[in-house]
Amino acid sequence: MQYDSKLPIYLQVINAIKMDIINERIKCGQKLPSNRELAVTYTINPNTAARVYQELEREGVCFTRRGMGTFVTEDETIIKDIRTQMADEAIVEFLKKINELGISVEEAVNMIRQREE
Amino acid sequence: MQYDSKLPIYLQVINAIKMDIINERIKCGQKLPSNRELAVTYTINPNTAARVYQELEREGVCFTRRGMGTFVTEDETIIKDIRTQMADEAIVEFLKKINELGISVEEAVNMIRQREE
Amino acid sequence: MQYDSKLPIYLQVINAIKMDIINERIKCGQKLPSNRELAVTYTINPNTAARVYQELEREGVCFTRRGMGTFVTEDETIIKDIRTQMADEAIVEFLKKINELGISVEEAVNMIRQREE
Amino acid sequence: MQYDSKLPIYLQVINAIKMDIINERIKCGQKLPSNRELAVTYTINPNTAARVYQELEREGVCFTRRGMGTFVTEDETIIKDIRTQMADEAIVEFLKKINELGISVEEAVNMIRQREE
DNA sequence: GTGGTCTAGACCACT
DNA sequence: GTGGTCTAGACCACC
Repeated sequence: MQYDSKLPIYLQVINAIKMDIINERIKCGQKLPSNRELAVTYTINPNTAARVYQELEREGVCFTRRGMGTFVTEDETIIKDIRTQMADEAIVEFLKKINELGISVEEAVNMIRQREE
Repeated sequence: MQYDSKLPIYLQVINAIKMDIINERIKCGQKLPSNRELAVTYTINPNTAARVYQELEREGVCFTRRGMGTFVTEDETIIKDIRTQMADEAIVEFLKKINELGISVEEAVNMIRQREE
Repeated sequence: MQYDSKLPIYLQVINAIKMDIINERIKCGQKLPSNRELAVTYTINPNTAARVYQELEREGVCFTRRGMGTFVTEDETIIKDIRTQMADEAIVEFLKKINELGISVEEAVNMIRQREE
Repeated sequence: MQYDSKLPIYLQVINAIKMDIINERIKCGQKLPSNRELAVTYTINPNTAARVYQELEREGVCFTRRGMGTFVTEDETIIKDIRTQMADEAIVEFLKKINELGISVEEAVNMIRQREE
């Protein structure tokens, strides 16, 4: 994985895992790799891997069972919430930037459509 | 000015100045406030103000004449380029996130329109 | 290290490090001393040391991993490019001066050879 | 005239005038433009123009007669000395850089010849 | 431990 | 007065 040096690595890994969950590459209730495995697959420090799970747990995305490992939450609504929340954030941020640049929403929509053709 | 603690202050000031230029509150070739003035108006340290201008100069947004001050570039194309570049970045970033979330462009456009009503 | 007061210290340190890399006293991919170590060995302020690495990074000579340190780029071509680029600059500058002084290239070559005997 | 922002303007103007003298675009004993004229032709501040003549005078390149203006020295040996001194400086500096880069004199001479073809 | 940022205060050369 | 550089010391996030 390529890391963007501007963003903390642990946030980038968190994001990657969230995306895996949202896009169902990892299913609800499924076991996540151990700290050490995560550290290897993402070439990060074990401490950083631990922090990743810690944060994800704090957000309710996953939970840990002593001696068994870390699992994705079985509550599907949490996953959906995360998805809509991330979408919302993306839109708000985008509109803010567009507005600052003095570009109308219609113009922005046109630019988006052009990009996609 | 209110600063977002997530982003370095100098980047926020850089952005603010760019916006002033793009929206023609500051014109091409015009003199920018001195380091010390900038420091006062943005309530930052003169060193930070100096860094702001150094970065802007490196991006070609302004140039400096020894002992005379810092000026907005006289090349209008650079300003236009920066505007389109910033718009492009915003759009690309937005599409990337949307795509990661498995949201189609049409859906995204609808969501944008809803936000704005 | 003795500093030439005409040139900013940070540029002199940058140059010294580049020379260490070019002459393979420091190898590709190798870890560079930390900001604080550099500050001590070159008897400069840690801030100045940080600036040194920032500039070198901007030139692509090294990269930095958050919390881990600064490393020489692993791309050997960049190092070679820098060497040839520096040689080119030296030659162009020399020829420019020689030309301004109305000295022919052959004369200049002779003067160089005399100096070296 | 285009100024290199890295070097003080007054040094650049001094250099330009020296070159004019060396290449006999300005002859020995000839009157130089007044401070004000110099300021206009080089688009510099009159203070800077004054400094230029002050430095040139200090080096013996020119002298001033009260109320009459500034003149190039009538002593041709000074002009010749400056020329050889500048050539020497150029060569020494060049050899130093080449040496730092681990390039032999013969290689350097070849590179110079290639550049000129 | 590491780099990144920021403040404070100072000195200097240039215009 | 202007920008450029440097020191000193501090706090923070990251690994």
